[in-house]
Amino acid sequence: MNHFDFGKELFDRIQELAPQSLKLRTYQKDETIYHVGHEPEGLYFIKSGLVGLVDIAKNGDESLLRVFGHEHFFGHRSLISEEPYHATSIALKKTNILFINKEDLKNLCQDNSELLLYIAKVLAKELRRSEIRLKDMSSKKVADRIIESLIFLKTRYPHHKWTRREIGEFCGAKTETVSRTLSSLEQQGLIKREGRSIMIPEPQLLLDFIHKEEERHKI
Amino acid sequence: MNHFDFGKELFDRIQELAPQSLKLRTYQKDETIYHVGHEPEGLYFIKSGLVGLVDIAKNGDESLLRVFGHEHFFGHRSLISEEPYHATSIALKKTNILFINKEDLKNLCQDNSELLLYIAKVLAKELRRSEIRLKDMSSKKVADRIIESLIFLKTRYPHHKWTRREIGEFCGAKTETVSRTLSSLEQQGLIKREGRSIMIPEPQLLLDFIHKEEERHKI
DNA sequence: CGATAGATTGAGAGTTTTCAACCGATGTGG
DNA sequence: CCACATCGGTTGAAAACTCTCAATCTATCG
Repeated sequence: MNHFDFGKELFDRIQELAPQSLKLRTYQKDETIYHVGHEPEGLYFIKSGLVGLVDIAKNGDESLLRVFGHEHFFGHRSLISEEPYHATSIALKKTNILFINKEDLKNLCQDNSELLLYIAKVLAKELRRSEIRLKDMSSKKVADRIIESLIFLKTRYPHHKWTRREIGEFCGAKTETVSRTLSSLEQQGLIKREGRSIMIPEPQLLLDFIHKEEERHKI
Repeated sequence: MNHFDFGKELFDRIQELAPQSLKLRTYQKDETIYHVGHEPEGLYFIKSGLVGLVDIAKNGDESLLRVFGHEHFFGHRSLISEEPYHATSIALKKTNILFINKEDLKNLCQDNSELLLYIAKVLAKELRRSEIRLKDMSSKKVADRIIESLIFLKTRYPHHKWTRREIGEFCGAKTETVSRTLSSLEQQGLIKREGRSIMIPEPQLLLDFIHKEEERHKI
């Protein structure tokens, strides 16, 4: 939570080196940017908006694997590993994107080794986050996962109105479970709900609450 | 599952470029190689043996996040992201390792850009795998996760005698649940147990079984 | 051969989901 | 601007799943 996974520096540099290779694209809410299984074509940088990396399981359950916001880039994982996309990216709201072609990026990287290092760093941080979530899936109860996701999503992307569904897809919980948890948190005065939106008056209180929970569950 | 995440090519190259920077180390079974929270000191390459990347949750639950076998390297994630280790690496059996110092590796990478690309590729593949497991944690029932882990671990590391505990820690299940699932699979003739070791006579049958399960659970 | 760690099994408890019904906010077309 | 359709949210009760706890068993090793 300490620092956001960046992106700006990478695209500032690309802007500097090869501005002509950047193409502007606009996506509407719920529009698919790329599809699971397809071959990667390039790298995407978010000028404005919000993008979710989602995967739909065979049973129909959706998972929100990663979220990319203002000045983040995405599409890099499949590009580097030279595999088809393992998930689908969808605009969570109207989103403006700068796109750079795979070949153009490759050429740039060959002459500017700091670009690849930059991308590798982001990958490494994403792997860390993913594995921590993996651990949390087996060691934490839903309520705690929901609280942590809430804090994470609201802190990183405060301008998005996160739905119960999205929160659930992010932490492996059903919409109803998220709803119940939020009700309980409001009763305890830890959050405020106004219409559909959620406010966290004192994030530290919520974090303390999780830690108390963890004590309680410890052997 | 198609191809193993490599490592050999990277260390062959390092061997070629700077053999004097490689140090041989030996770890006994259950010995800690590096500790969560510590600063990374270098990169590890497995000459022989098996290493698990594990994290212990506050409630005491252990997770087996990744497994590294013959000719794999590890310790790269924290090295690239320049963060403290997010988990602990432990020898799952007696293991011989080639170690290269952080600074030596950095110098090599600066002059040989293919090394970093190689590491980045592995990171990208590991992220893919981690996110697929993340999705499976919310969409699949334990039994299916256990079967998939069994196939994965036995296919990649056939020479290790995987315990119920290790399988459980890999897929988020309790030892007893793994045991029950294995009993049921044996009754159905899908696996063979001999003493503590598990054999999969016909892996395809097991995979088909999962897919049938998934059909059954579909909406 | 005894000690110990790992494995198995059953019964009961706890957690989360499922299903169903209902509520409330938001936005659109008449 | 209202009526209404729609989407998201809430709540309860029951079902399903997985874990916990406890007892027992059995490989394996010194």
